[in-house]
Amino acid sequence: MEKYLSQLNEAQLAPTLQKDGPMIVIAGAGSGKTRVLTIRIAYLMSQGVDPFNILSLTFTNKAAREMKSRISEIVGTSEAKNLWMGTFHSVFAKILRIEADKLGYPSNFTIYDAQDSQRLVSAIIKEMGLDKDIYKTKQISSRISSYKNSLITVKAYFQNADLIEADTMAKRPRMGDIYKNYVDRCFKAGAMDFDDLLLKTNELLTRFPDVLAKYQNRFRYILVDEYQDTNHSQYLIVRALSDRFQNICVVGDDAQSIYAFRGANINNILNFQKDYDDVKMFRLEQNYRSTKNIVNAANSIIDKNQTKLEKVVWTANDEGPKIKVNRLMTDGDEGRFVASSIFENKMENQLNNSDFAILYRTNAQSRAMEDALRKRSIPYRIYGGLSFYQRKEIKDVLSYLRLIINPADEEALKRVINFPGRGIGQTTIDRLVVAANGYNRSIFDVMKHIDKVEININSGTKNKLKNFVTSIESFQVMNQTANAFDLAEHVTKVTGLIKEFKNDGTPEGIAKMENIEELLNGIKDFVAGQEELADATGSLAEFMEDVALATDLDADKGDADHVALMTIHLAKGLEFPYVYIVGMEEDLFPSGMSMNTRSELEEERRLFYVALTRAEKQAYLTYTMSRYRWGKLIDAEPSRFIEEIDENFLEILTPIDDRRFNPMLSADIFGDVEPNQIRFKKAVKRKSEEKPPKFIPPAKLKPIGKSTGSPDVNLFDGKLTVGNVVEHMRFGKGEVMKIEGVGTDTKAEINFEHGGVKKLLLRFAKLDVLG
DNA sequence: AACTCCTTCATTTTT
DNA sequence: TGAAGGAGTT
Repeated sequence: MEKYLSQLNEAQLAPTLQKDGPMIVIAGAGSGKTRVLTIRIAYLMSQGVDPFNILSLTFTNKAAREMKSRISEIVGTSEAKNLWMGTFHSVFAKILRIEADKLGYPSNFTIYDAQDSQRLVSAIIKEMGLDKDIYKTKQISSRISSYKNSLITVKAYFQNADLIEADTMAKRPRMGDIYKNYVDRCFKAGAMDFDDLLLKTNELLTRFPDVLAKYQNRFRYILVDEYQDTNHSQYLIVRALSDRFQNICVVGDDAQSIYAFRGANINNILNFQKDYDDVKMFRLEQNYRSTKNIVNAANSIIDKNQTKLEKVVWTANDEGPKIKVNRLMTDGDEGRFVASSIFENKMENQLNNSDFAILYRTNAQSRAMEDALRKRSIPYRIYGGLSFYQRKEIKDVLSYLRLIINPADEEALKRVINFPGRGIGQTTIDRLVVAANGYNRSIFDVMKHIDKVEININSGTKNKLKNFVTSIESFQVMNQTANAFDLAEHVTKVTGLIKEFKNDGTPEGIAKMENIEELLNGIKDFVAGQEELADATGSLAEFMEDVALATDLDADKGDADHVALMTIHLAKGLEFPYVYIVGMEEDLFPSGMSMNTRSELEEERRLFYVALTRAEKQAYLTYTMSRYRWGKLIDAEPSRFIEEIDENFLEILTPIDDRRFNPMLSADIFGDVEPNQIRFKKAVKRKSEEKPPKFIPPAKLKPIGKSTGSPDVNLFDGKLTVGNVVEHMRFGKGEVMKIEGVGTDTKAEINFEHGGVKKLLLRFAKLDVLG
């Protein structure tokens, strides 16, 4: 133990040795927080804390695995094995299986993934006969998700006049009914969605004091990593469980909170000290990862945010080269620049491909990068996108397996009842759903008793249904003795899934076959792994428990040397010697959809902070003059984030009049554009061509709200008054109702044609004043 | 029940 | 642009 403690600096040592009581560790980027967490857990154990009493919650499964294996190195595998370590979802799914009966759920409940939930929502909207253009599946589904994450149950919803009114105003008066149906259907199917895993845990801990006491007593020491990304539901669970012993240690960095868009609440970390008495606060401020230039540049960015905890991240590392900024003509040029820059760096410095990462704001940007890398024969790998488990063929196989465990699972059943085709059409399924709802039983139950049920289905089809039931039941019999692999292999053969893709013959079909084989191999590995454990048998149920929450079985399997391509969100927690942040343009980064409020913009800024702090030695920023988006070539302008970096840390690669990259090159042919004029020339930006400025004389169309020079100059100051008519790119025309605040914080309340009343920060709002 | 056309929709995403 | 899902056609 001494050996490990001596690896820590003073600031790291203090929280590591703080054994009892509530504590918060604000850990700057690259400050060694994982190391503190792991050594602290090992230290707790060395102080006599039973690993069985330690609960450690992480953001991803991968993080949990890595931490566990590091702790194993210190204290040994047999000890580390007893730690409760995992994501909120996986840990509480386990507990919910144990306590399921109290909530009326079977312990083998299915976990619906996002796709399952959305399909169910979509089916309910259809069954209720609602207009799908008003009740959009995605919106409804995310609304339900946010209710659940705020602990608004169906009952609570119907008691909340504000919510009901809000939905009614949004022309969706049936929202509550959809919510209710959705919850009922999930319950009937013995299914929980991702949000339920947290919501039901809260329900369990609130409704059953003895259960709460049991887990409070068990989890005497609780650690939460990435606390800045917890949502309200997770917050309440942590509070409840830590209430008795108050040995709660949360670790995070408010500057790296980037998941507010899906319910994470940055206030959880900002207010932690108010939640518990006598909170010890620690700060890890020394960065071991990056050069001075990168650390200081990142600091100068995050400085622009108002909402933050004070801390000063510093480093003893070398100064390092400046951050290189380059402007390119198009996204294609951007890709070529990045690819050749990687190539040159590799040659000059003898580097591996894996020393490089290309980070972008949106997945769509990967294509240009891929094309360029491929041309240069630089191996790369794209992270994110469709995960292995989300692929159609994999979900099909898993759906059969899910049905074996839980035949009530409606989404699984609907997926495979006619795949491979067995002559059961949509009409039949619709009738089954109606009957199931009528009898308040699962679809599978109805099919099982199809002869006793009143239903308009002809005898031929009834036989097909019976055959389907029989085959699932035969799998269930086999499940009592066979292990997961033998059963899964049997299922893929008997159902004809393998044959289906084999007969296909197309390259896609072959790829699907291979994926199924990969899944089967994965199951085989799982079974082999489980059989070594004393209390596990390698059964299908055990596998399915794992698989619902697994995402990265196919991650980093081949450790081949490649350049990493990913979104910035995915890059959180990773580090690379060389990092290229591409698409540094207004409307793209910061995203055009995240500029309406200060807090949205601040989240974008934190995202940029995360991106920059991934770099160890050298960071590149690139932006283009025009880029293809939604199939159209649109003008782009540099991101405000570039201007926000203290210029002392930047090296501008492209001189402003460099003709090779000059956007006005074609205009130059006419000989009437002087290069040095170009820098002042600002493209008039318009969303699309369908909306020509019909009524407005061109002279008035000067964009005046853009942060062209210093971002602190408020071009609106004093010029905009109540009663002005303005035009906004997205909201259309509007009238200024109110002006508040002064200087750079001036806000205007504007009543828009589209979108109603909005409060906009003038410093950022792109408004054209019409009169 | 399979096929094709058409509409829609495109931020970020782990669980 | 381009994928994916839905609706309509054979």
